[in-house]
Amino acid sequence: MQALAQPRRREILELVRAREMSAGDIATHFDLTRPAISQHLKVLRDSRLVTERRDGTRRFYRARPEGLSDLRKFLELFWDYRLGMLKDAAESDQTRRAGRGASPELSEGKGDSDSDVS
Amino acid sequence: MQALAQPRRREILELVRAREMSAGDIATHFDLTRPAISQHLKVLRDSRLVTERRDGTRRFYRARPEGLSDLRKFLELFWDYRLGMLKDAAESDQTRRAGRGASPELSEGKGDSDSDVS
DNA sequence: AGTGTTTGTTAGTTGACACTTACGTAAGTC
DNA sequence: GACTTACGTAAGTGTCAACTAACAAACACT
Repeated sequence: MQALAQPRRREILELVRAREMSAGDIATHFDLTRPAISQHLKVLRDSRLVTERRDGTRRFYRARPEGLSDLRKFLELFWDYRLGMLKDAAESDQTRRAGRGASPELSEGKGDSDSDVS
Repeated sequence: MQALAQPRRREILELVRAREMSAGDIATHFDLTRPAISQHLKVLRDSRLVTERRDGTRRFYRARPEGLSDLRKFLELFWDYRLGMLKDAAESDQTRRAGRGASPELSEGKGDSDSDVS
């Protein structure tokens, strides 16, 4: 998660998403020095977000999207819950059938200014 | 994205995921001072990850999962692509039908030690 | 063996950010 | 209007991380 916070690392990840690239080729796509790229690659490697393949002196990297599973689960938890909320709000707010009391801890979210689900 | 990097903010988000809470109540769940929580809430608010509802002197916050849509799209792009990769690898690696050349930039990813899609 | 190439690693500096202390502001209460 | 409550904001400090520079390691080639 922390590894994805840095935009540079996301760019690197986008770069090696489709095709695997050597560390040097990756470095040429940025205005950074090679050591900086190496450090970013180390972070991505420790976070299990890229895989390394050594071939002689070169090392090729490729994205490993399975490493994002935790984050994906986190987001889906939010997503699913929010969808349930919207359904719930539509029931109780529009038809206003009284005395259901299914979710007492929610305080009648009356004025949600924006309700775009995009 | 940057807003989710900090674990504290994720905890706050988890806290106000189901039920809306006042800033003071949120602060009591942590060992931090109230101003620190206010700053975190400001970041979450600027990132459109929470909604604010004022009621007298109190301010209630609730998670707004729609704000995570961009990140969700980003992850799904990775996910879908990786699934295609696996299918591709299964085709070219097992049956080894020669001379296809559909993706020349991929150098025969021979040894993917772990291939769990979870 | 010796040199060049490609990469990773360490030391050190700078900038960003999380936190605390102190203060300001808005709403309710007497 | 004075006081309390609830919250945000401003200023200052410490810490972590990203970057550069210099060095080291592994391989290829003559």
